[in-house]
Amino acid sequence: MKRATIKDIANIAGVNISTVSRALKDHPDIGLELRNKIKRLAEELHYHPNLMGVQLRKQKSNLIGLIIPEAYMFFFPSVIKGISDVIQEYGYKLLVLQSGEKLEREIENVRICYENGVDGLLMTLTNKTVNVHHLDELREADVPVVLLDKVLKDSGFDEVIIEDEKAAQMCTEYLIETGCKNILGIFGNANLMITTKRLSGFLKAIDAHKQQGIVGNYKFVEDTFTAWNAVEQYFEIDQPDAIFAMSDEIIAGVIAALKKMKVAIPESCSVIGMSDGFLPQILDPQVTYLHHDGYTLGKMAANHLIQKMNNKYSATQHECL
Amino acid sequence: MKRATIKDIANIAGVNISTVSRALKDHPDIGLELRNKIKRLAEELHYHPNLMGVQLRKQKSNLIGLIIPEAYMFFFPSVIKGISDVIQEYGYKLLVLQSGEKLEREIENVRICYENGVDGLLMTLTNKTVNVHHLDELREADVPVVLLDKVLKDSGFDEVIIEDEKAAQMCTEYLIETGCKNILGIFGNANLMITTKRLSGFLKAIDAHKQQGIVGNYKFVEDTFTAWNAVEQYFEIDQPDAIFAMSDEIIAGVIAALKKMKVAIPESCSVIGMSDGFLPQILDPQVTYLHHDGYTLGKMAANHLIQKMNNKYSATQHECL
DNA sequence: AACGTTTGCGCAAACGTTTGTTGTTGATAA
DNA sequence: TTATCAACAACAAACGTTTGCGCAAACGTT
Repeated sequence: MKRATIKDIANIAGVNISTVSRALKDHPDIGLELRNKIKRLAEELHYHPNLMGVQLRKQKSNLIGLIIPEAYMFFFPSVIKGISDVIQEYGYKLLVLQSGEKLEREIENVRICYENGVDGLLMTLTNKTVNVHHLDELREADVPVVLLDKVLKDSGFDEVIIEDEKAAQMCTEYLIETGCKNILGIFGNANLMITTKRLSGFLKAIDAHKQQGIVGNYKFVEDTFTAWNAVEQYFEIDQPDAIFAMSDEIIAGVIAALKKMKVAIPESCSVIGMSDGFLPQILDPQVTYLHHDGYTLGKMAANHLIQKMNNKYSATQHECL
Repeated sequence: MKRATIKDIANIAGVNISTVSRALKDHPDIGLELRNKIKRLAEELHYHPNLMGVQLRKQKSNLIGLIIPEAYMFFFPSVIKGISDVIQEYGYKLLVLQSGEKLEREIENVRICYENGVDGLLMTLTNKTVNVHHLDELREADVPVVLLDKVLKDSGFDEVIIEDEKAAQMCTEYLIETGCKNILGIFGNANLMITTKRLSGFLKAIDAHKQQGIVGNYKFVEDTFTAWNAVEQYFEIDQPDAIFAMSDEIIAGVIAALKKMKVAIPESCSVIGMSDGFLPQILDPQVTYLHHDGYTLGKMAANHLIQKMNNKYSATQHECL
């Protein structure tokens, strides 16, 4: 059966479509009696407004685009949940597009968002993204954009990020304070700001305690399994008494490697990481972590975006967690 | 600056909008020269079709709804990726709605999908869902629906599921073969088919070996943390030598509980689970699992849905993994 | 009785497309 | 010459809404 429209209701009720439209939104122009009659009728016919029509007329999609590299990592699911919780509150819907760490697909996804008339865009850049020209059209069309977590220098867009450098520094200093001397840092892709910042924090802490004989080495890896391998290989040539892991994925790899090599945590080797929180808890109670809360990040980003949408022309801002 | 429309192009080129529309799609009715001129003009103006208009006219949204309980669990991110990969191939976009295991929100989400005119719907029911009346309107509107993973009996909708019963049975038998006598099964919400089936497989295996003195008990839990509690509590009254965990979330809770109680795996207590694969590997190499591949499930479901959308009126089907 | 205001509803345009039909050319064939 | 037929482009309707405006009847005020 075909879906009922305002026109159907109007025909049956013997009134004009505009009357139906107003009645359904409780517009006072329509008499109470007729209003109720129309509402009852709509109910009977299982009428629901066709959003395509509404959107076109109102020039508003109530859609928020979310473009991310991959959703299956530890961090993003909770980010999605944070975003989702906030925007559903405001009546927005989430269009999720994955770029699979491919720049071409990121560009394509931006185009899709544009064509779909998203009212706002949340985006985490891929590893490969080195500029944001593909966002020019959105910028011209005054569509608010907020960049998430991983960002480029001087992108000119609003950004919501974690205070990465400080956090990494704190983690590392914690290790040092608890007596660790030989610290191995495991980091992600070296091209990303997030990696640069966390590495910088790590090195700051190491440097600050150099005269106490603290040694710090580090490695770059791609994911859980390369982290795993990196740790195993490293232990063949050196035996650090502490490991700093930059992210959940890396924590997972580090723990797995240590377990396999039967290295006791934290007796033989302490582990600290920056994490979304869930993983370390169930992985091993002995792993310390700095909470890096994707859920809150998602909420903050969404709130920031919505604020921007309601109040365009606000200046570029940076929020930190 | 306002976004360019077909009308703008038509005005500048001095032709009718229909001509522009056809030219941009390489319709042979439009002369080659004019066609190119229009295309060049569109390029210059950064023209992109406004999908709200297109959708309204074509009565097609190219949107596929995905309604899930929560995205932050272990299983769903890979399911989302599987779906995403398939449907982007076909030019569809994913509208992701989370129900947070709340029935009311599930109903609300279904309504949102309906109003947005999704061309198809993929859905995993919440714990609390006991019937699918909220899908009636979609059914009447001939919108294809495919239920994912967790499903109800006799829902009347297509379903893509794992061969749950057999898988659970295999897991349990594996425990028995390796010498376990006192097996504790931890299961999710008892209302769901998935739970029923897996429990049934579990019990089949236990029953088949009753005369060998195999004992099987089981508990229902809601999530990782209730699983954790359930295991701890159970150990106060009984000490099983094996645990069967129905899902990744439950595996996580079980492992966490055993670790906290310092029960050695698998020396004091074996653990087997049905899993997406990633978690057990990094959690503890000693946990055996039956691979339950969310990525493939997502791909299958998406393919099935798209096939259904292209070819309506096909009969209800059930796909298994 | 004349006037102004309110109440209640219809009319029509607009949002940006697509697409079936019609109309205007110029060339070709009879 | 006239009829035929392409080739090309314009016209207009349609998709489902919302919303500014107009209009009539009813009411209240002098």
